[in-house]
Amino acid sequence: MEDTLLRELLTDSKTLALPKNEFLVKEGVIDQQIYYIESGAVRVFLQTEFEELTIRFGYKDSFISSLASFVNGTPSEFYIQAIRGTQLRAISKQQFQAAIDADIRYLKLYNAILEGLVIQQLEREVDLLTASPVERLQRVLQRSPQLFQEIPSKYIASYLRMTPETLSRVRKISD
Amino acid sequence: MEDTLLRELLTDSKTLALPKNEFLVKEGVIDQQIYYIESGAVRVFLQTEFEELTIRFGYKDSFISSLASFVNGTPSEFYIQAIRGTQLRAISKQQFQAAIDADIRYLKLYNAILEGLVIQQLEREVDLLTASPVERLQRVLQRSPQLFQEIPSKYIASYLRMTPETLSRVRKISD
DNA sequence: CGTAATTCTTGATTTCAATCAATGTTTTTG
DNA sequence: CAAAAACATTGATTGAAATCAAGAATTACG
Repeated sequence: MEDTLLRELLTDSKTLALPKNEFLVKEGVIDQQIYYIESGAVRVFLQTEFEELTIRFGYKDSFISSLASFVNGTPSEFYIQAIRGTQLRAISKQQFQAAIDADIRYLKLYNAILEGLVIQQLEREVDLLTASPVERLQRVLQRSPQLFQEIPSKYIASYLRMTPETLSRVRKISD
Repeated sequence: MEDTLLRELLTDSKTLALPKNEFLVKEGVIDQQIYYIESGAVRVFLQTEFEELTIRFGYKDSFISSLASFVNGTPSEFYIQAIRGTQLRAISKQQFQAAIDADIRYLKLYNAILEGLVIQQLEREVDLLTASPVERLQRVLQRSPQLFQEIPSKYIASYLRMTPETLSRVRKISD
């Protein structure tokens, strides 16, 4: 049900090709679009004075967006960058809003997506609170066993708030 | 607009009084209610083998819930405990669902609440990724300056993934 | 392809927060 | 209100992950 509804929206959306390392969204830009990843992978990160904080990865067949910018129309805090060559489809907020206004099922779908997101983020929160690097890795791998097939270690390390060196050492402990 | 709509739901909800340290929700229990805090404060935490992880605080005039349990009807991973004597109002999922079915404005309200939650959690995620304890504290204080008036330090420390000793030391650095 | 660049691993050292410990302070409750 | 309990602070020490550094492996690309 969710699927067909979404596919309808996607039919008339335009495609986008991002070469590796290109930015889909940059800090400071207002971007009111949601992207569906047809192939490739992206990362969402924040640039602080001292470090890059990796917030999320976007995989094939999933949606990604600079959410606060999408929802509130505020400038994005985040960068979204292609980890490798990536094909995307963009749905604009206007499109989305029109669909929601026209058909209550879209509103309910959006609801379900938001619920799922909140619960995902709760999992992520527990991960990040976990003191031991070994356990942080194990928890994430349990939910995303294919992580290392999709994403270079250095980004995973940042996602798990540890250095690449620590991640490298921790991987052999928990194997 | 949000307010009046919510208040309608709250009128026929039953009140609950929790003495200090009592549990509103315990791990393993299915709890499909959302609570509005009329007075007092609560904390949401997870008990792991080694540590308590503090997920969230609930203050006066805000809503709290074991959200995954509410949404999915799964057993709660979390405890919700009164930090001091607390007065609550409970809204059941059935009530909420009925309101949503009866009036689309409730659906939109639920949407707005979920959007807000997701964005809050993104902020929280950045906090938790921040390496320096000093900065973690500063970031949280910027958003919740009244934190130490409401919540005992030991819970704040756990919320910020540091020990009470570290929090105590860090507070005098950043003043 | 082969060379350069990037990323990953491994080891040595340092650093910063955790732990341990003792004392002071606030809160609870009989 | 007094005693006990819980909590917060402060100092000394330890320990685990960060940093620094070098080499190995993988990937990019001319």
